[in-house]
Amino acid sequence: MSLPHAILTALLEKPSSGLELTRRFDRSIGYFWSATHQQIYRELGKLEKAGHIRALPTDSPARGQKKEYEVLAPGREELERWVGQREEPRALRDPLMLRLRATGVVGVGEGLVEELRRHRALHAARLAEYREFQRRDAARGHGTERDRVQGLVLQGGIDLELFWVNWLDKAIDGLAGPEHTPASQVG
Amino acid sequence: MSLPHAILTALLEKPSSGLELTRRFDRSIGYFWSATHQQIYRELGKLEKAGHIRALPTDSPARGQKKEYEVLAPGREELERWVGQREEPRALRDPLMLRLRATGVVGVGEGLVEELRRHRALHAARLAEYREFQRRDAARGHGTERDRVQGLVLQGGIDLELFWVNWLDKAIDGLAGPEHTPASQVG
DNA sequence: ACCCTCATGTAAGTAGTTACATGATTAC
DNA sequence: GTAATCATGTAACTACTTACATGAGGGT
Repeated sequence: MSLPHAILTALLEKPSSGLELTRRFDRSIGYFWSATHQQIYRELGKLEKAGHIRALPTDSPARGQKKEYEVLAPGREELERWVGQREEPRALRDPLMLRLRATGVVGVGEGLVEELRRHRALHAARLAEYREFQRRDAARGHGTERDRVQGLVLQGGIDLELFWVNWLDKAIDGLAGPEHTPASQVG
Repeated sequence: MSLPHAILTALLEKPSSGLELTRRFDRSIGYFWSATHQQIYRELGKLEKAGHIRALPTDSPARGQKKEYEVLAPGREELERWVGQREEPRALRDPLMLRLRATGVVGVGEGLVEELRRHRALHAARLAEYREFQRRDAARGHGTERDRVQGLVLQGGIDLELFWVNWLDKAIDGLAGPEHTPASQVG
């Protein structure tokens, strides 16, 4: 049950409308908790009904008009409760590793090696993007606790993409050329 | 839509009953594609109806009796098709990183740091387990392509757990003691 | 008038989780 | 006989995805 808490966090960082949240879920927050606009609008409705957030008063009509939300005290309390609570690490579900394992029984088609290369490129691109964020953040300085925490999260994203790039290199090397030369590690 | 393909892979590796599959999803396969017995039985029903697998003939009655399944040619073809197909990397959803980010707005409670340490221990335990698998596999030797592929998957698991352990060390260090000494890296 | 973008939503379907039901076999 | 374990399943619910609907405002 993390989506409502992701939204509460986003709204505490900055009160927003549904569409603005959607855009933010396509960038920063979405890098470790993705959500579509349909999920977001539905969840905003639930959170409002539960008294965790409210729509900022406006004189414009309902449909087709921007509606901004802010977090209320009970919403903040719920978020605090959730942050400190005990929760098991989520079980992994990765289709790419599954597909690799399947080649053990159906054989390695050229299709999969191509897929591994394509994924490698996607992860490398995201890694570069994150590093650009990091460079920009470092320039702005990082005094507050909020900056430090977001820095740790960003570092997590970077380390995770590094894992993917390096492991995919090993996998491509292991599949494409069993007469292998060891892949150089990206650091 | 990966669960049916995970099951097809498992059944090709070794024909099994629902409960046997469930156990295997608690070990090897489940390390990168988890599933409960309810999901597995439901999916076995669908796969049988689709003509992708069949129950091995038996004289025992239905309920409470073991029912073994094997993969049929159409099932194998479907798996081959799926392995080579293009599929985007799945969007990440990690509650722990989300909780860390939330501390940026609600502040760092002692609860979260404890959680990070707990998760760190869980990942370290799994890492040790994987390395034990690797040691055992190395002893048995790895001649076939199937062994090599499973070795790559296992290496993926190890690298991923290494990412978690090392990043969690950074995060714990960054939160608990901003007067930090740098964490030593596990390699 | 037409199209594009901004903006909010509804509906239907798939996937995954949690709780419960029930029969068969073995150990004591 | 009764408890534990093996084994298969149903039902209800929550979460997520995909496709579509609709209205407002601006540009040409």
